[in-house]
Amino acid sequence: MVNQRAKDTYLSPQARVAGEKEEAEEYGPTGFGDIGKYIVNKERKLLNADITLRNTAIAAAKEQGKEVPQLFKDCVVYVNGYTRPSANELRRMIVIHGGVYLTNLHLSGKTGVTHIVASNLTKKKKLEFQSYKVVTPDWVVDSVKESKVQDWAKYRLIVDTGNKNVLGLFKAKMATESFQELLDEELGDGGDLTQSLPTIEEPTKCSIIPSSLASPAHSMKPPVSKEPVALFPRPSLARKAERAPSVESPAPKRAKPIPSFSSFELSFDEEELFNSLPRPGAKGESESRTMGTQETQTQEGTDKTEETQEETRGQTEDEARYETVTTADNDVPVSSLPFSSSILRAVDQSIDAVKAEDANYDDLEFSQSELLGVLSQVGDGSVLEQALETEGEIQVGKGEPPDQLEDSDFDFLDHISAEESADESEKEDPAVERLAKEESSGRSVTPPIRPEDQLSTTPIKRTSKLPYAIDDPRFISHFYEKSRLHHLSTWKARLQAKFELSSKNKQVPPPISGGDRIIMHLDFDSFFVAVSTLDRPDLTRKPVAVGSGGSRNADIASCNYEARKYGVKNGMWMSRALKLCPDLQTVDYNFPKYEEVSEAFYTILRESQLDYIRPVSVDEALVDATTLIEANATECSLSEAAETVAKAIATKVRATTGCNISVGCSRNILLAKLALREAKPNGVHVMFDQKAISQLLDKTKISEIPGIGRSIAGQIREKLHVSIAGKLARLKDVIPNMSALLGPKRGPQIVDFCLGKDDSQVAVQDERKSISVEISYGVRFENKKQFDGFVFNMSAELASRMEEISVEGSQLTCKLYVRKNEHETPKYMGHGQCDIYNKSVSLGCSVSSTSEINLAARGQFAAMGYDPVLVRGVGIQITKLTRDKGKGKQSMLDFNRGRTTRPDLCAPIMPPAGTQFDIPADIDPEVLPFLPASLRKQIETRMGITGGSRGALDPPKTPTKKNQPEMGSFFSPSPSKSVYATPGLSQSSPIRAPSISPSPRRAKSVSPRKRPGKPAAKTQIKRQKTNVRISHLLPDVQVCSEEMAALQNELAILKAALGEGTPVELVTRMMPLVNSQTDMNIFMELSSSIQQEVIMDYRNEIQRKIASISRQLEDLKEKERIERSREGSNLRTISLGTVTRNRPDTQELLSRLSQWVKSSYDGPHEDDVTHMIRRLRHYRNEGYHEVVNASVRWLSKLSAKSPDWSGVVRDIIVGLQEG
DNA sequence: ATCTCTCTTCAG
DNA sequence: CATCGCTGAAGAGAGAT
Ligand SMILES: Nc1ccn([C@H]2C[C@H](O)[C@@H](COP(=O)(O)OP(=O)(O)OP(=O)(O)O)O2)c(=O)n1
Repeated sequence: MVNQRAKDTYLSPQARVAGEKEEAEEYGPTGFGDIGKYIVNKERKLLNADITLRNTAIAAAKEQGKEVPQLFKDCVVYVNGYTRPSANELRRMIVIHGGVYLTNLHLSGKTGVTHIVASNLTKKKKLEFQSYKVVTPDWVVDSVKESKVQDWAKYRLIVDTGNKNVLGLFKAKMATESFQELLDEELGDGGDLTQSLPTIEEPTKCSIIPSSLASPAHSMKPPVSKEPVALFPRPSLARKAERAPSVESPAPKRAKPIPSFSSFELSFDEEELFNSLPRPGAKGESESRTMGTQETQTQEGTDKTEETQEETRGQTEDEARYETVTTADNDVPVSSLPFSSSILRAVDQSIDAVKAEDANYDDLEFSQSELLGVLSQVGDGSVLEQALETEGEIQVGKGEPPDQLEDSDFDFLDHISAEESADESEKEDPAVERLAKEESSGRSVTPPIRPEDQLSTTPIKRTSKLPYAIDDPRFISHFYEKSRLHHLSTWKARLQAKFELSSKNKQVPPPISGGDRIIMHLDFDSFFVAVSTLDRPDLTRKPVAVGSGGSRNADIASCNYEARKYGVKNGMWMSRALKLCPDLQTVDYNFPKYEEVSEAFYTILRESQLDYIRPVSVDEALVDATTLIEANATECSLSEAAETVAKAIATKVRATTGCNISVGCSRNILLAKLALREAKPNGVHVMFDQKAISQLLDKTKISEIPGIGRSIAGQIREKLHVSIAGKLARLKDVIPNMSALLGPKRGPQIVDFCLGKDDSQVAVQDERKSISVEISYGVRFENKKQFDGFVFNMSAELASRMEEISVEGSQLTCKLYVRKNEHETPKYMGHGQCDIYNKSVSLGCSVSSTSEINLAARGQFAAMGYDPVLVRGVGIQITKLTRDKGKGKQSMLDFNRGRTTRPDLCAPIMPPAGTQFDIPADIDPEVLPFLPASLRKQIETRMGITGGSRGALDPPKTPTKKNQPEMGSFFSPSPSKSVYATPGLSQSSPIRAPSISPSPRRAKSVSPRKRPGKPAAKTQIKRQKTNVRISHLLPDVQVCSEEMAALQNELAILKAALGEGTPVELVTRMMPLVNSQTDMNIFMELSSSIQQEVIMDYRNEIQRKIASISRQLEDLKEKERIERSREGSNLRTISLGTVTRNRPDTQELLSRLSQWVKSSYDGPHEDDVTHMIRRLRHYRNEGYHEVVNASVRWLSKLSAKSPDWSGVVRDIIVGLQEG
């Protein structure tokens, strides 16, 4: 603490106000020296340019008898991130008015900086900049406008560091205690409080709450108020207990103390600060920005009534907050509230406005002509001022059409009035009706007790306006159905899984050395528009965009090239686009059709004899066409052949789909992508020539290099002062340590890219590493209950997706979008400006079920401790994935493993659908995630309670085996042969009758694919160590067929469960299928309408599963098709240059056998043995007996050394005999 | 040195 | 009516081992 104070003093502005400029110049070179002369020179040049600019401006002004006030002559300013006005505009203003503009904070050493300008900072940056004067761009703009340097404190950006959870805790108290009690407590022990901080670390604090205390008391005793309660309401006792020790030891326990704003402020703004004190003394200090806030407010001159009202509240809160800030202990500053002022509102608005206007962010070039333009304007000061004024207006959001602002404010008002008349209006809406029902006990007409309360509740949009309540499972499906980004992501993931085909990649790794491959990048021209207008010939040649209903604030997903002429871009808001192009026509999404077209596209690719295909997106693929193009180049040049091939594919796609694609072709992926840019629209661009490549790179902006977006391009411009790829490439030798500047991997990679070098391969090797769900649209919670319900539904969604691809995972990350300011975005139900928080936990074992995920997620979210009312988005991600079945596509699953790693937590903890009613939990679910080590134990304890039915499942063989007579063809030889002989005849797989379904719980989709015990007792762990699988070497279709049969079986069971019956029958039948456990006694107690709801939820869940399984089946069929074509191409590839097309290459085969044995030192995967048997049978049936014999002999020789392989050869021989 | 965790960025 | 702002990969950087 002492050190920190010392540092503050050292850094305090007064210490350096005099002559910072010199200081900066003095320190500058020292800093620059580290990174090479180039940068030093560049920096110097820029500094000189600045000085020249200033002098010119002054001279020009003088000529007209005017003067440019040197407002910033004592300022060294650094602009961070994206601002409005842009960094360049700010730079001009600062420089012309006497300031020093720093291009690089790091290099010049932060000590030289007097001000940092930013519109928005990430949490990390906030921390980093905490002891500097961080102001909004308005500070510069207003200073210039007023011809007087404005007080920075009024423009301070960092005011609250995201203490939303504090609010949450506070509100929790509000929910359980009377205002008077609360007030007493606040005022009563305020004096005990010592210095504290606004928060960043607050979230974790919640985790130290003893779980017994943390357990939400209100779940039993509903809050008296219907006002939102915290995720983790904290009984006052707990807080008092925690606070007590701090009376003794006031020192913060934080490892790294951070200066509070208040102390910082006191050191240089005392006067102003004290002027604004509502009352003297340690507790009464109000922050000076309150004043500034009001000034700004007046300046804005908008929305007087509402904002003033809110402002008043804000002031009160600031006051309250200040109390705790100056005098707080290290406990949560209870009365802290998020900063509320029109400054922040303005920033918020301006950022939304920027987003609306600036969906695409072109490089901000430091253009000489622009500079000159301004210079000439500066001559006439008024021109400059006018310009600035306009900018200023845009900043506070007036640049937007007035109706937008009105709209958002109207919503705000609407909320208030709706609140009053809530009762009758809610009745009309079924969703609300249900809500009302749920909450009837916990709700009273209690109005907000204290103004603060209103603040956080103000702009809640009532969920009644959406078709489904937030905690209704249909909310999620409805959203995903309409979300383009969800569709894009899902399509991509599916395509990648389909083409992942690790078998092929490992079999024939493409030559890595670049230069000898030929890569094509194919992409539909404005895909969504093209497809959506297929049946709209009237729209050809007109500017068209696809967006949701053409609504004002809808995103444009795609616009055609006609529209792009007007500057319309993908991702832009409709309103902005319409301003640019009033004639813009809008069409709706047509997701099914996109899928269709995409399928046709990929079918063509698959039939095109390409070496590798990497799906980039639904409408975009990278292909390695080396073989094909080389084969076509016998009578022409390679590039002519490439063009022919590309055009052939393009023509075929056009003929099949009616849509245009463009193709870029070059020697690596990067260049193919760049060529594609050249090719668009509707063209082919082949680029083999080195000269052409260099030329292209010399005109390619760095921000156009794939993987380099706004941020990194900005860093490069800031640090290296280049924005052209070719130029950066030439800096390679001048600046040796790109790694230090741009990151250990990025640095070299960017340089390579700028040189046109790229060694990456087209083939997709990696299995996915994570799976997640996330929604940040329409997310509004009124209380914790809704939040929990939503989290449960999200968990279910995630579990279902995991099930679909058969993965489990052992790490879980929760993500929250938390509203930043009180201003809501004009985008309907949008999340607006948010802070994003992640928290992850290692679970200690793999999980995949809804209940497991929900349990862990709830724990994490609880630990994050935010007020549900402020939450604008929720995400759950699972990482550290393990494949459920062997290596992803194998059907094999050790039965035991299924039980030990996936204890089915079951539902007693959970309400069936998370919404209707609470079944009392018998353990505190929040405790578990904090105790990963004991997780399993707890779970097993629980299993004891519910384990009756489970016990029956334990014997791995009898019940399951009966149901899966075909499983384990390795052991029962007959069926496999036929399947192999007619691979992929999915219809031939028998559909088993649902009547012989195994025990209900096992009817979960994963289970039927599990296989009963096996003779060789390989443990699951051991098997995982077997890192090279023969399936990678020898593709097989058999497994898919088994899987398919299992899926079809399951489908039948699910469909059967949907039949008619009494409620009790229905629930009994469906319950096990939806992985839920409702106590039938409880169920029968429920009113029939609630019973119906439960049944509805179950039905929905089952329908969802049916859909999911149907899709899996489709995928499997598809995958089989691909596998088969691959198999064919493998044979062809292998035999190339060796023997004949059909005859296996013995040498090759034997070497693979060696590889197999060597890599699987602890024994083969039994699937692989099966594959091998099938393969050898195949060879034998084809008449290549000697190959078979050689293989078996070779194998037996190889396996002689390895005990784990001892039985394998015998098994193979037996298998061969049986076949 | 290497791993883990969190945060950030990018793409379509 | 608004509107449907997802998702997975990769990297940086800090801290633990
Ligand atoms: N911000 C974005 C970007 C893209 N897409 C969707 C719509 C696009 O049609 C599709 C493909 O994106 P592309 O980047 O390939 O852009 P287009 O296909 O629209 O145009 P083009 O490829 O011709 O540049 O993805 C989207 O919904 N939102």
